[in-house]
Order: sequence, then structure tokens, then C-alpha cells
Amino acid sequence: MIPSSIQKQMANTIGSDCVMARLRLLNRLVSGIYDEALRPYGIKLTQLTILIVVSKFGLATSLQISRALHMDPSSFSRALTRLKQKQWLHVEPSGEGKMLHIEVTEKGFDMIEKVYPAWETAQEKTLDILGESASEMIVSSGNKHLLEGLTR
Amino acid sequence: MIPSSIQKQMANTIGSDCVMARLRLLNRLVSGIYDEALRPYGIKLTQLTILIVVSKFGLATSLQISRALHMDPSSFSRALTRLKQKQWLHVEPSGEGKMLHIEVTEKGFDMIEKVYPAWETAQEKTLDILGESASEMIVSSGNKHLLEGLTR
DNA sequence: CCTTTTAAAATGTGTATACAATTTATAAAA
DNA sequence: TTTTATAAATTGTATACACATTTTAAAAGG
Repeated sequence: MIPSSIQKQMANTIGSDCVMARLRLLNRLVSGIYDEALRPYGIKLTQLTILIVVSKFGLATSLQISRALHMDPSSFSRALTRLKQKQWLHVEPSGEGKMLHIEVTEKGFDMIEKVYPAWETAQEKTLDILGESASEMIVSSGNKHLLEGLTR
Repeated sequence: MIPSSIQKQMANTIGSDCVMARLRLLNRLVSGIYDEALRPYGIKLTQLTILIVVSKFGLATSLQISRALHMDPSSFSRALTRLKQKQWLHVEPSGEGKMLHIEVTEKGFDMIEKVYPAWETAQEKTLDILGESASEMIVSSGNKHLLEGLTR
């Protein structure tokens, strides 16, 4: 099938400029690096990230975490189920409405400590592949929105 | 549960530096923008991206596309099923091994044309939220790896 | 005290994603 | 020609994710 020249033009523009397409590509590319490093420990980077954010709060609610990470509450609910089951997070009713109180368990902190070297390896490999400046841009851009979530 | 100071230190480092965590956060944040814009058309940005890359090849094989996008062949296989069903891609055996030939259909090109304005809206909103320089960094960094995939 | 409202959590459904294992269409070998 | 590789595609399984809907714990109202 041969596209009209307008269609070809549009395809070229999207193909060369789309921020989201690149973000996804980078996501897949870099995910592989971290997940490979973490695989021996049976934890995914997504899960580690949640442990880290919960630890930052000390005692957190679901909404605080899902807002901070810009994650849908339903997505967080499912992640929480797995993290509870692995005993890295402890969850109990807060007594206020349906709200829960969540905290990192001893096992959870031990896991953070155990995987730290592997995380560092993956992080370095990523800095290598993406370059320092791109990585820093991504981190600071992400930070801006993470902090937004923390204070909302 | 109170972490040891080593654990706290590690959590802080991961929390403030992890490239992958920010990449995922940005991914969720920006995905929302594009998916909201594209929702009326019943196409996801991931799917649009595949159409665009296939159109760039003209006639493509699965491996070409999945390599270019750094996507696992099994992931691509499933995406392909949906795109075939929507009749945006046409697929037929190439005659060489199990390899397939894939091309964008007329319906596919029409879809690209139809959603272009919505894509543009989302793209602008994204540039606004992330900022020009972060966006350009992401696009060029992604481009580097996309082109790698194109020539491999 | 019981009913109703409210907002947080959980569930149904569908796409995106990867790894491991299996199927399969040709090509190569016997 | 029948068997045996080979490599591409697909399928099984599991996590990640979001939207829409439903459930539910506690608060507010009667």
C-alpha cells in the first residue's frame, strides 16, 4: 500500500519527533538492564521502587504512594498484594475510613540492602549506555514530578 | 520497622538517583497524556508507533520491527495480532522460513492521518510539561537506540 | 440505633511487556 | 525422499499498567 504524501509526511513527523515513543523505547531498553541485574534476587525494579518510596514516608497510605509515583490506585493495589505476599511490606487498616497504613518490614529493608550492589551495577551500566547528561536530565525531570506527588 | 543507617543510606541513594525509576514515572505520566488524546480513536500510542515504524520500512519483517523498537519478539507477536485484527496491518508469509512480511494497510494509513492532530496536541502538552530541553534529550537519546535497531 | 453517604480499596477487563518453552515452515543433510 | 536441524513465530505464564465498576469501612444524618 502506498500512502499519500500527506500521510507520509505525518508518519515522518511522528516517527522523528514523538517523545512518548522514545520514552517507551528507553523504558524497554533500560528495564532490561535493571531486571537482569535484579533477577537473581526475585525482585523487580518497580517493586524495589515502591519499597523505597514507602520507606521515605516511614508510615504511608496507598494514596500517598500512588500519587507520588503517578500510578493509578488500582495498579498500586495489585502491586501491594504481591509485596505483602512477599512480606516486604506490612499493611494494616489505619482506622480512618478504608485507608491503610503501609510500612516496609525488616525483610523489606534486608532486601533493599541485599540488592543494592546489583542496583548499582545496573545504574552504572545505564549511565554508560544513555550517557551522563541524558541520565541526569531524566532523573531531574522525574524528580520534579515525583516531588510534586510527594507534596500534593 | 526502623532501618539500619546503612539501609537508610542505600534507600536514599536509590531514591534520589535511580534512572529507571524516573523513566517509569515519566512513562506513566506521559502515557496518560497521549492515551487520553488518542482514546476517541481507539488506538494506543504503542500501536501507532508500530504502524509508523512499519511504514518506514514499507515492507517489514517481525524481527526488523521488534529490533528497531527494542521489543521482545513475543511482545511484538501479540501486538501484531491486535493490529492485524484491527486491519491496520497486513501480514503474509514471506516464503523464507517462518518469516512474515508486514505492511501498513490503507486503513492503517487513514488512521495515521486521522489521529495526527490528536497526536500533535499530546505532543505539545508533553513538551509543555517536560520542557523543551528534557524532551529533546529524550527524543535524541531514543533516536540513537532506535537507529541502532534499524541498522542491526 | 439505623440509614445513607463518602471515599478508599478491590475487582473486572484489556493492553503492554518479557522470559521460557513449544510449535512450525523451510532448508539442510542423510 | 525421509529425517533432521534451524530459526522464526507463537503460546504459557507472570508482572505492570489504566479505566470502569463494585465493594466496603467508617463517618454523617436522621
